[in-house]
Amino acid sequence: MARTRIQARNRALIREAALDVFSRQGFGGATLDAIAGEAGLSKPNLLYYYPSKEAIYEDLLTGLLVVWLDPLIALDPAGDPVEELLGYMRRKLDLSHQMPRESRLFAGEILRGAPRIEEHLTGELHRLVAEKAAVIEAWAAAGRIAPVDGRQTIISIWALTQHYADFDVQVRAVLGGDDALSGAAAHLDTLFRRLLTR
Amino acid sequence: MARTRIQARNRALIREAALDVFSRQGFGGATLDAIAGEAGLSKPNLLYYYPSKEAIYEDLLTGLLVVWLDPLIALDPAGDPVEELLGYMRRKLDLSHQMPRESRLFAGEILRGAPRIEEHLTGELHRLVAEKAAVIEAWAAAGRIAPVDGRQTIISIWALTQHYADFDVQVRAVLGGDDALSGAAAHLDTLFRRLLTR
DNA sequence: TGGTGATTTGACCAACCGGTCAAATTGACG
DNA sequence: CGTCAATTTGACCGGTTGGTCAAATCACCA
Repeated sequence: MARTRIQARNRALIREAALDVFSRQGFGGATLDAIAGEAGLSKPNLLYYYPSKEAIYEDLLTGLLVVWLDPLIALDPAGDPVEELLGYMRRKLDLSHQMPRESRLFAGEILRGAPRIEEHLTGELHRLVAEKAAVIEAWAAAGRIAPVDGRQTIISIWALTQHYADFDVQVRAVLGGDDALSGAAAHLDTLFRRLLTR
Repeated sequence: MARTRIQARNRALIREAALDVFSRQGFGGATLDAIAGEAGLSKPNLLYYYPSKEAIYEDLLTGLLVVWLDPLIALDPAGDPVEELLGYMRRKLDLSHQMPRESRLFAGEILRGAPRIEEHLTGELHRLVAEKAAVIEAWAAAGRIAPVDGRQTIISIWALTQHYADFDVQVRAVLGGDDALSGAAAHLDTLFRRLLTR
C-alpha cells in the first residue's frame, strides 16, 4: 500500500481529515476542499493520493467494518454466558464512546441504505451474527441464560450502545449534559442482566 | 397558511416529495431539482411556495417533532406501570414502522448535531422527559416496577424502537429479510418486561 | 553533484447548485 | 366575457463542486 513514508503520512492525514468531515457533514454535505483544508493539503494533492471523493469514503468505510465487527468475534462460547454478553456490550459501548466519528460515519451510511457496503452486510455480517446467535441460543437452551432470540439480542446491544454515540446531542439534551456515559453503563448493565437472568 | 386549494395541494406535494428525497439523501445530498421532479413541479414553481431549500427542510422537521413526541405525552401516571411503559414502547415501534422516512429524517438531523432543532431538544423535550422520568421513578419508588433510571429507560425505548426503522437495511441483512417487525415486537416485549418486573 | 521519480501546485474546466426574474398562463369571480 | 390576482415557466446568474493537467518542486540515492 504505502510505499514511501510521505505516502503513509499523507494517506493517514487524509483519512483523519475525511473522517472528521464526512462524519460531521455526511457524504453529500462534505466537499473535497473541506477535507483537503483540514488535512493541510491542496485539493489536487489530495486527488494524487485518492482517485475520487467516493474512493476516500469507501476506504474509510471498509476499514471501519473490521474494527466494528471485532468485538463480536471475541464473544467466547466457552466463557461464562452472562459475563460474555455483558462484556461484549461494554466493549461496544466503549468503542462507540471512544470512536464517535467512526460510529456516526457508519450510522450515516446505514441510514442512507448502505449502498456501498450492502454485500458486506448480507455476507460477512450475516454469517458472523448467525454463528454468534447460535451460541447465545445454545446457552439459552442449556438453561444458562434466560430464553432469548439470539439475533434480536445482538441487535439490541447494537441499538443501545450506538445510540449514545450517534444521537449524542439528544442524549445530552435529555440527561443535562453531565455524566452521560457512566449512567448509561450502569443502566445497560442492569438492563442486560435482567434480560439474561431469570 | 394554505389560503387556496391549489396552495394546499402543492404544499402537500412538496412536503411529500421533500420527505422522500431528504430522508434518502440527507440535507446535503438532496437537490431542489430532485424534490421538484418528484413533486411534479418545476424548480421555480417549488420556490414560489417555499423561500429556500432550508425552509422546506425546517418545515418538515418542526412538523415532525410534534408527531414524534406525542406518544410520550400519552404516558399516563394513573395507568398500570408496566402496561403503560410497554404501551409506549409499542406505539413508538409502530410509529417507526409506519413512518420510516420521518424516522430517518429525524435521525439524520440528530446525527449531524441537530443544529436546527437544538432549542427544541433542550427545551420542550428536556422538560417532557424530566416529567415522565419522574413518573417512572415514582413507580419504582412505590415498588410497582423494578428500580430503574427513568431517563435512561426512556432513552432505551427510543434507541431500540427507532433502530428498526433507521437501520432497517442492517436489521434485514442480519435477520434474513422476513419477519423483522413481528420478531422485534416480541423480543422488545420480553426485554422491557424483564427490565421492569423483578 | 546530478539525475530521476515522487510529490505538489496554480490554473483551469464543465457540470451542477440554489436561487432570481420578467413574462406567460391559468383560475376565480363578478 | 373581462379582469385581476394567483400560479407557472424558461432563461438566466454567480458561486461551488469534483476533477484534470502540465509544469514546478522536492526527496532520495548513486
